[in-house]
Amino acid sequence: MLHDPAQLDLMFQALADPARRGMVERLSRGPASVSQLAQPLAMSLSAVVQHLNVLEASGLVRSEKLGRVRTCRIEPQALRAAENWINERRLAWERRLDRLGDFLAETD
Amino acid sequence: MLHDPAQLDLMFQALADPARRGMVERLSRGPASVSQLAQPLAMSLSAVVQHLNVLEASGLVRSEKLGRVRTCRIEPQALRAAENWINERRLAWERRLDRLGDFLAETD
DNA sequence: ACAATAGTGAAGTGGTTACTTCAGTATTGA
DNA sequence: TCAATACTGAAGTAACCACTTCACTATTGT
Repeated sequence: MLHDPAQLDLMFQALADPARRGMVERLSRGPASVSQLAQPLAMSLSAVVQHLNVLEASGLVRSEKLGRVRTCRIEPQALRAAENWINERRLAWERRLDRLGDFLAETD
Repeated sequence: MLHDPAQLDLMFQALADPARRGMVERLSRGPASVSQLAQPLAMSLSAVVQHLNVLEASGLVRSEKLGRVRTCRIEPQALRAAENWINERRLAWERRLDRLGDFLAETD
């Protein structure tokens, strides 16, 4: 379970943009070409490719080119890494609240 | 379960910076003052306050001032919202892979 | 009362990000 | 072979981000 800070920077940064989250959302329903990713977005294809580069640099998305079509897909392990980071902090906090509750109950 | 895109932007953006993740990490172990948050960070107090503003705007952190000390704490519901967004996309993808696996197994 | 502590707010700066347009390459179908 | 398709890459730009410094206010301990 990698917690490389630089990698987390890239992943959260990648998810911080609605266009890129839209692309991840689309890819969560199955692989897609660059043009398919671009289709619902109100921006140039060049812009979409730049967003795709951000997603690939973060490790959240992987792609491969066959002929003239680049097919993109989600990398679930990377999603899991981001998810885990948040989850661990939330659980630490909630365990702390539980202990506090126990302590207060005991001292009644 | 709110999925306000603008709120998600703010949360992921907030988590995309290592200083801010450090602050969240610290706060996951219990409430802290601004100076306590600043102590391990190699930057001015002003910079830390600016990071704190980003965290508060995102809803991930809440704070209140008593006397001259501002005490900050984590907002676990906001963490959960970010966590859920990722989780839902990852699960959608993995369910899809499972169905694909079933299909391939059937056509053997 | 005074100094130390704890934070606030504004302005400035250099680097990054999210686009654009335009010009180009490789692949494919007719 | 020719046109359409599917990208790719570079350059430019405006807006934003992560700081800095400096000047300031409010609170507290002696």
